[in-house]
Amino acid sequence: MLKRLSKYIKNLNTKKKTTIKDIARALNISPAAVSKALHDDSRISKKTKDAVKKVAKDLNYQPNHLASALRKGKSNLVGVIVPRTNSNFFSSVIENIEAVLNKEGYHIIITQSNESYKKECDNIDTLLFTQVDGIIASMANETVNLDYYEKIKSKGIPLILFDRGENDLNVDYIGINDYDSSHMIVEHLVEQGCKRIAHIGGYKRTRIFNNRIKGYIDALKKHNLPLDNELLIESNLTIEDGRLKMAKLLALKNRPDAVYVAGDYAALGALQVLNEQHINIPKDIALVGFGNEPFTDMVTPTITSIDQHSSEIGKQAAKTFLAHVKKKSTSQTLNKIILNADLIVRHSSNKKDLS
Amino acid sequence: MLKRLSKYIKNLNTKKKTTIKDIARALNISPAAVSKALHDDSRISKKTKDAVKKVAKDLNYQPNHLASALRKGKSNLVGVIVPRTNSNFFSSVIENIEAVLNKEGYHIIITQSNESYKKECDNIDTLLFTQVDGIIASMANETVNLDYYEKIKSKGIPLILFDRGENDLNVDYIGINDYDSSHMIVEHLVEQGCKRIAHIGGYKRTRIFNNRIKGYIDALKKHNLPLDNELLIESNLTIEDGRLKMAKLLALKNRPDAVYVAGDYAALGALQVLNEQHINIPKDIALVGFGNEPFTDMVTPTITSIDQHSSEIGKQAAKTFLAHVKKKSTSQTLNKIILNADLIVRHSSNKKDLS
DNA sequence: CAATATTGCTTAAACGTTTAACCTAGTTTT
DNA sequence: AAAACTAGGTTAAACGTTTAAGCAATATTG
Repeated sequence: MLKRLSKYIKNLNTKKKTTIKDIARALNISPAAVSKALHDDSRISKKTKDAVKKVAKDLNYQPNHLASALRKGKSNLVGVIVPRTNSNFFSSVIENIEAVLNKEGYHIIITQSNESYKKECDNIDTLLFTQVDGIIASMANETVNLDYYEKIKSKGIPLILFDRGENDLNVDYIGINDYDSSHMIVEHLVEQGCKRIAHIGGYKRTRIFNNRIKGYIDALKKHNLPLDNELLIESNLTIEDGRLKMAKLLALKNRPDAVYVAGDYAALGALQVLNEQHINIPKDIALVGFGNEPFTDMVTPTITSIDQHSSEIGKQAAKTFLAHVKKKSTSQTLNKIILNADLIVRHSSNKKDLS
Repeated sequence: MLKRLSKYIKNLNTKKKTTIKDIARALNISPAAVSKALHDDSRISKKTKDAVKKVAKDLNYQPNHLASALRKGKSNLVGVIVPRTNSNFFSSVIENIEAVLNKEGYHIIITQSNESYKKECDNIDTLLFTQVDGIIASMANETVNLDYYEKIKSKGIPLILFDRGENDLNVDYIGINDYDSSHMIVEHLVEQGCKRIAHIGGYKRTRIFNNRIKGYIDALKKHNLPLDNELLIESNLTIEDGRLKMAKLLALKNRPDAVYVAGDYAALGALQVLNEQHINIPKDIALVGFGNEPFTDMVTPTITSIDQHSSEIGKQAAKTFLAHVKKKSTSQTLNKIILNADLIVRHSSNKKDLS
């Protein structure tokens, strides 16, 4: 008696949520029938289904995701890890991942590493804790130790990397052809008549940046241009560092006549320094960035850059994940998708069209 | 017999996750004791606790969050909704929310509305679906209908708004004093000798932007400056629109001698146009932004702006949420935290120090 | 018309934790 | 030495769904 009373009182102030049982009780059928009706199971009559759906709406029923996730052993949640969300590339990728996954009933949880290895590990723990069904990630600059990613793999959770990936990890990957893109940039600059082409690159240890460096070097060789070590600089590719590294190049006795920067933010920093020092772009020094961030088209002069097809990368990453969960069979062949990037020529490197 | 076999086979290929039961079996104690040991319950001996923790580590036990969330009726997840993550203000707020909440065992789920009302509603549904324990949000520009936010409230889930809030919704709010900040900006410009101060503002219907507009108008009045309708423009505050609206101001027969832009991105657009037209900043036209985005200190000239204490806003938002869940009593007094913002004077408006 | 299929459910167990309630053996208190 | 605690657990139910298995009634087939 006391028990009933306390339960009654409890029901008074906690706005009790409607469950499948409430619907069952209202219609005098079993909870199982309700569950099946809501999932359009073929073994339930249309009549019952309609009745269930009506009552569900009337009682403002919201399925308890935790319960179904627990029972089904899957959360329908996918974790996304990016270095930062405040770049257009990453937010565009995320947007497209979300769009594709939402259609299939999945939702995403976004986390950012801020380029920090420790933060990235924390993020992985958070996501595993939340029981995500898969993780789509782009690695932090700092990350060299792959133990945490191995941890994901060892849990049997699909792991898909994009942009910043790692060859040693045997996982699905979606990115662009960095080597070819670099090649394309250098050839474009050569066409413009540039002879001393500098490269402000990313960290060599990160594969994509290393590939860009290799592409740069090989393209120089191909065109019999000297490979001057002064002209190849490693950077963290922030605006600040772009400024610093550009200043360093300008301090050389023998200045370059073109600078290819491996990231748009750093390219923006470089542009600012060039403008401040009233160096004519592209006549004195041509400038090329990488990433096709929206601002490359808004600054003066507009910056030539590489479009990485961020939306396509996002879509493919999501689809790769979906392919994984569909054929849940153990042996899935690895999916390495390498997209061809586009060179978007703008004023900062276009000497011919001086409009 | 067959059942046991099939179960055995299942265990072979699905890397069965360790549960509390496995630990219990290993130590020959009850699952309940294990659960209590892991939570440092006082009724469990130190000896048992140590043993449990050791086995847990050895078996690589990871608690099943879904199960505990279901049982406890709380997910320890907090949803965060922002217009975009790709601005420093929002990503900094998020970072600080996360830092504070993580310490208390909460994790966050970030979603972005892209300034779209529909997307925002979807986000709210996603978060409710995920059974978050609370929602911390900054509203999209488009949002005027508050039904969805009422929906959150009606579920009894704590809702905390920051920056972009709404007075009509009776919920906790953390933001800066927009009115005073505007006042401060105008007074600063007046001190610099400006007489025709224009304002590229945000949408009037959004409270914070409306307050900035009011502050601007009242400050003009206070200093007996004419309020010219040509000089007060509504904008969506993107870079692009900043360029457009600045061009519009420059097209006036009677140009302003100062422009106060209610957002840094739009201020950047304005700056670009001014630079392109070789208008001297601040001599001919002084420029002030709002938000203290990092780039304001990196462009030429550097842009005077208002620092919104993003990290403090994030921390306070998280703390407000925590206060809610701690005293889960029904009647919690509303928490409206209004921080005083700082004016960061830089070259774009500093006529005196022409260093 | 007996045998078989199909329809439309119901029953009960399971997912992994948590927790109220209970129990037992040892320790204090009176 | 009986009464009352205390320490250190155990038992069993509960959270809300899903789903395999079962079953009765009706429909279909040869």
